Amino acid sequence: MISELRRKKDEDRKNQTRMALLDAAREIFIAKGYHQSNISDIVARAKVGQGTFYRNFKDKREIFETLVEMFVFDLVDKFTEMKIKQPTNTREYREASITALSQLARHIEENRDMTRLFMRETKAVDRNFEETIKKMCSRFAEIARYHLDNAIKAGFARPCRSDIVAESLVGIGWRMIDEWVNDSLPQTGIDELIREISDFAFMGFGIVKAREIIEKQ
Amino acid sequence: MISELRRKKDEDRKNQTRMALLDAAREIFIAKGYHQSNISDIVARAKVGQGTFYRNFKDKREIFETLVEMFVFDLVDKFTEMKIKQPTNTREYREASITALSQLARHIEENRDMTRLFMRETKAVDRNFEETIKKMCSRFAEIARYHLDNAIKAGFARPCRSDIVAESLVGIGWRMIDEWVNDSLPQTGIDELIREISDFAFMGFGIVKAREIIEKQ
Amino acid sequence: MISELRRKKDEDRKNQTRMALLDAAREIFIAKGYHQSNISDIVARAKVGQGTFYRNFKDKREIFETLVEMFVFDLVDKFTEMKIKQPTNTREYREASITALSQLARHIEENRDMTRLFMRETKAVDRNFEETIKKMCSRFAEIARYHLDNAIKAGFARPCRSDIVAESLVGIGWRMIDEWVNDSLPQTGIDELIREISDFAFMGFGIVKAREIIEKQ
Amino acid sequence: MISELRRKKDEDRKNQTRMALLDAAREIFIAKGYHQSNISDIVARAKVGQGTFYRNFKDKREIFETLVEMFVFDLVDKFTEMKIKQPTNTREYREASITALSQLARHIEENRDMTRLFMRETKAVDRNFEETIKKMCSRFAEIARYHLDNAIKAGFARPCRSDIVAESLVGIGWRMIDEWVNDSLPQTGIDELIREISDFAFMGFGIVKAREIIEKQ
DNA sequence: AATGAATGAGGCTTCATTCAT
DNA sequence: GATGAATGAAGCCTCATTCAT
Repeated sequence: MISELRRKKDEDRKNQTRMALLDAAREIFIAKGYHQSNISDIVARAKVGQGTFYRNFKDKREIFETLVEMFVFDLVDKFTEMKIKQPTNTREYREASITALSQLARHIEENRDMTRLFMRETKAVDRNFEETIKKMCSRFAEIARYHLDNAIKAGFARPCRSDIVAESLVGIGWRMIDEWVNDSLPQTGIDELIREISDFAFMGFGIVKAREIIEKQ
Repeated sequence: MISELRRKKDEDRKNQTRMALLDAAREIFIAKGYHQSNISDIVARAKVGQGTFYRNFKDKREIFETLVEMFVFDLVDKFTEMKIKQPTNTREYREASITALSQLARHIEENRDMTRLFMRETKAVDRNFEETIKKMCSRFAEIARYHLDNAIKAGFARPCRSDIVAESLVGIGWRMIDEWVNDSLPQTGIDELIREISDFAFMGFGIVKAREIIEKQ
Repeated sequence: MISELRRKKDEDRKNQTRMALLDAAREIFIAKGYHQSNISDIVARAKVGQGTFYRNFKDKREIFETLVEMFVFDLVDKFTEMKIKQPTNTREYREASITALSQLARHIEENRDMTRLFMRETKAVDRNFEETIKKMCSRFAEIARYHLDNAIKAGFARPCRSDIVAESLVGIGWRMIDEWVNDSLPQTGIDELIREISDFAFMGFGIVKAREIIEKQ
Repeated sequence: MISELRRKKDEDRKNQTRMALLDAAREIFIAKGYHQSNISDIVARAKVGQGTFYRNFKDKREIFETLVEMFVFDLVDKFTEMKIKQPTNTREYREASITALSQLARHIEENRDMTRLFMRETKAVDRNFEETIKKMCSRFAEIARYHLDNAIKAGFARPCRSDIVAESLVGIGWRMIDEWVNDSLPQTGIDELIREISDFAFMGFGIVKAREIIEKQ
């Protein structure tokens, strides 16, 4: 009984320490960047001893990986949870997209600094992180492609290389987020921004009768 | 004069050394990444002494900066030199875009590894590099926007927030290049790829009579 | 509390290490001189790792400074602690001076090598050390002047520029110590030496009826 | 004939270069101190190549040694050239001393910075320089002692350990110069200063009838 | 489990010195 | 003889990691 209780307490304490380290690490990484940060910064901010760090994480890379994984998990989670009920026409498709993007935007806004850190540095840390990001992007691209394929099949999207278009959409999203978290986006409300890129994605910038062009090909 | 001749020869020798260091550094950075590379790797590959490095560059950052500046300069150069003669209709606009992108693609293909390195690590090195990349992207966006604005004025592009659309185009470009140099692009010839994203840019993926939609708004 | 005990032990250990480093540094500096000594000599002699040095001192300068400060503190301490009870005539003044000098001499004898190092190199290390020595000498000069002024007031010392005479006394002292610790002093017992320079200080080398001279002035 | 002329010119040029290096070195040493100065500073200021330095001097130590030797030579020269014609009484002795010191003072004033450098750093450079200074001081002490012994023999100086007193005089001199070149001397005209320390040297600070004391001993 | 003192490998950088021209 | 580019040994210092308490 007692030992059970004791074990519980120990575990709680350990988890608290771990959390303190993760929080401290996030702040330090955000403030100084991954490569400029070092373990002693982190333990100092977390107010634990050097050794304690190594009881919880193998090295700097591992704690960073944990942070990245938490971040990516949340992000993908937010994106996949929005069950778009199969749209049946352009208008529904467009509205669903806008809703999804708005939710994503909210999440990013709430994690602005971490997002910035993530986009700036993760890829550069090592091959495995490159892979992590690649996978995450693929995940987004797949989702986009899935819906696009459905729309094509249902006849309200233009037949196209949905794989390429999906990647393009990811590119647009990535760029917008990058600009946004770096405050270098054209001064625009987020809603207008989303509307504008939705228009672009649905219509492009050209004035064309799409069907005609397609038929001509 | 003898001293004149001497000065010339010395300068040549110095430049050769500098070039050898730059080449070596590029190879090392490509092979190991910026942070994993160190000066002694570079001088070993360049077959010069440690001290020689410091005669030519202040530190690792500076030689990397030089490489990045050379790369960016070439890239922007390639992109701005393609004088698109003002297109007067959609077809011309589209063809001009395709030509421009093809040229850019060729350049990137020729500098595949450096491009990869550049896209993966530059931003992460420090704030100044972040700034460099930001400026380069702005440059590309400006060019895209300039042409888009012209097309809108001339009536063969849809009135839109050309700033946002231009940024989107940069995002698409960046993503495609990223995928391409990492060999993770859908297996497609480069020409088809360019055509496909041009279609996407001009028409979007929706089936819409753009003019109607605009009129409705 | 355990942590309290632990803290105490850690501190003790740290202090021991610090002392070991200080002792080692003193020996190395004495043996090789400040500029010829390097950190790795010191840590080797102290039998600690390189990093340990930097946990305790910022650099070579700082450990030297600590040694110098300890030395100067002791020296000034020794000199100021000898409460010369206000002498009321020449004989008492002379005896008090001799006592003070003898004590100082003993201290220097006990720290012969450190004194040598100190006199030879400290000033040359940097401006701040120059300042340190200047202050120390001023301190000695002030004390000498204070007693001299008292003697003048009390009528058993010749009215004179006590500031200049005090500095002269410091000069004599410094030179004697310098010669002594370098074994280049005329072979003489320390007591005779002190008596001789006291005679010189009180009477000069001339044969004069001081009072007459003063009256003539 | 011609080759003779040629050789002459070469030698002149070499000497000019050598002088340029010595001047540059003096300035650099004065500005930065011996240990902070380096060869490239010196050649840069002398406007010659790195290699040229090594054609003229073995290393930094040697050029410093040359400067020190020039300085010491001049100093000793100035001091020994003043042929004090044998004084026959206190007054003459005193006046001769004052004349000698005044000349010395003028020389030092003219080489203030070099004197400062010399007094601060020379001893610390290495054992040989310590020796050089020791010899120079002995030289001064000998001269002082020689005159003092004469005065004692002639009966107008107090019988004393002339070796110790001579060293004391050197100590006084050294200290005064040190204070002077560091601008920390009591605000006093140089002439008054010399008079004051002469008074001190001849009479001490005590009020005593020297002859009586001596007789009592 | 937590601590933080100790470690030492490894990279950076300087600068006296050489040497080809 | 003069030059200055090249050299590399030598020392500095950081920091991830270990380990005794």
